[in-house]
Amino acid sequence: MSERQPCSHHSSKDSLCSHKGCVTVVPIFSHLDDVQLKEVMSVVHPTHYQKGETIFRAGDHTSVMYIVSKGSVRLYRLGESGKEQVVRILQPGEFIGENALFNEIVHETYAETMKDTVMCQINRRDLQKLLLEYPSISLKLLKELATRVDQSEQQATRITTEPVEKRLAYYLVETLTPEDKSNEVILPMNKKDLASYLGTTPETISRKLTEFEELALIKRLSPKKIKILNVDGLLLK
Amino acid sequence: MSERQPCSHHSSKDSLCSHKGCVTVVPIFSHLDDVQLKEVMSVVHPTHYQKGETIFRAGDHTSVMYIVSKGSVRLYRLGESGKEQVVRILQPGEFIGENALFNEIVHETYAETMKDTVMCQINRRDLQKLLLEYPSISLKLLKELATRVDQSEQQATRITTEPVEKRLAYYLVETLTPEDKSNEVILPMNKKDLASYLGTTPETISRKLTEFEELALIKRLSPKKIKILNVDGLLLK
DNA sequence: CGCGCTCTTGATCAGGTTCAACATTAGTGG
DNA sequence: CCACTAATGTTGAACCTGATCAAGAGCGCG
Repeated sequence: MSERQPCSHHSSKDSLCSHKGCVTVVPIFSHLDDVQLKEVMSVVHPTHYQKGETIFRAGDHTSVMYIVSKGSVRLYRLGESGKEQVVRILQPGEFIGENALFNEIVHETYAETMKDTVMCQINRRDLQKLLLEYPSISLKLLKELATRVDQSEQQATRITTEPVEKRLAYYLVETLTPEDKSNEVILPMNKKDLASYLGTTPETISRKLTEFEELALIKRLSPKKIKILNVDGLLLK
Repeated sequence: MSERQPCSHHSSKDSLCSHKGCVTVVPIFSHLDDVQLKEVMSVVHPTHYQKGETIFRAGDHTSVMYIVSKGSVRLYRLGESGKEQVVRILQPGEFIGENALFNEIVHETYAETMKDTVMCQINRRDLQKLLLEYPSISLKLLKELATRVDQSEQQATRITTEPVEKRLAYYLVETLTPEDKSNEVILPMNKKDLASYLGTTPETISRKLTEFEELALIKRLSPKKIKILNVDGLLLK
């Protein structure tokens, strides 16, 4: 385990600023007033990580919740046979570590930064105190977890009921940012991880994308950038 | 939607009894004292369902949390192509409906009783009031949801990283009730549903079980009852 | 400019699905 | 309690999606 020291928010203007940013981007705290926010900030510790660092790994027993403030984090598991499975990619505002926090168990997942990343940490005691003091935060957390259960179950359902082609097509459409009129998808991960997330292999992803391109459904602009030419056509796949 | 009327707990000794049973079997309420329990019971409505009834279906917008008091419930989804996927089987003490409750969305899952079943219902308003009044209930709920996220992610990981044989072997071992020295597994569902849950087909399940039997790892006692002869051997599969 | 690494494409192979026939079990009414 | 029917489970054989292995192309980075 790497020894990370939280960049104290008392020592520099910069980290104080990022600290406030860290807290305010988070949906679960967004409804709090200034006084409450200040209290939250007093128990939250922002920490910098470089690209590729491991935050925690299966077997760890760290009881900390991590909230991504800046950057992105790859969350993955290892199957019993050692094969890697990407569970999801965390963007700013999302959190992890809650299971170890509420259940006093060891982690079953691995978390690793994909870029230089700032994460805010809250330890078990502090969070529990916050939750008992401000029950509305619990409601936000419940909402978030309920969503995540649903998403995870949907992902499992797709993997078992739909062929790769469809899973990929749906993924592309859902990753499309709705406000962007250019219909371009920026993949948040490389093909290897995308393949793992979708429950397939990089080779198959590549082949299916080629197929889509031949059907004029998409156009590859660069490895991570894809323009969708025909949304409806993709969804019919 | 079927019109279910809650069997009022004011009208009969029997339902009052089952009502109390309903509430007390539930882990999320188990830590409350008698006064608090009474308050919970005043907003919880036990309802009887016959075998095979649909509790809710994808598209419903009922904002109610259901807690299984007696019986069992099959929770499933339909893939985009209509194929059915069993998400899990609910036993007494477990609950569903929380996503619709916290997120004001329509259900994406189907819930259907597998036997005559009693479920307790709490509506959104009452639950939120309870959670704000007794934050400790939120912590219990969070714990439960965090566990469920983990389980669902593990299930997804297994389906993508392990072959059917292993998934089935693990399932059998994990379904084994530890206190039972006879090493007998009672399957809580039929082969079709088990196949769906494990992401495969009834035919494959059947074949693999035959294989296990030929290797003297298990013995089929009846369609739903399997004796495990060699736990370690199964886990090595 | 050259060494990684990721990505793409081709050829082969296998795990698991599908379709079909048969066996068994469970449920129902006489 | 048995007979009958429907549903569930089992087994066999053909087929197919997608994985694996291998080689080459493109790209980013020092």
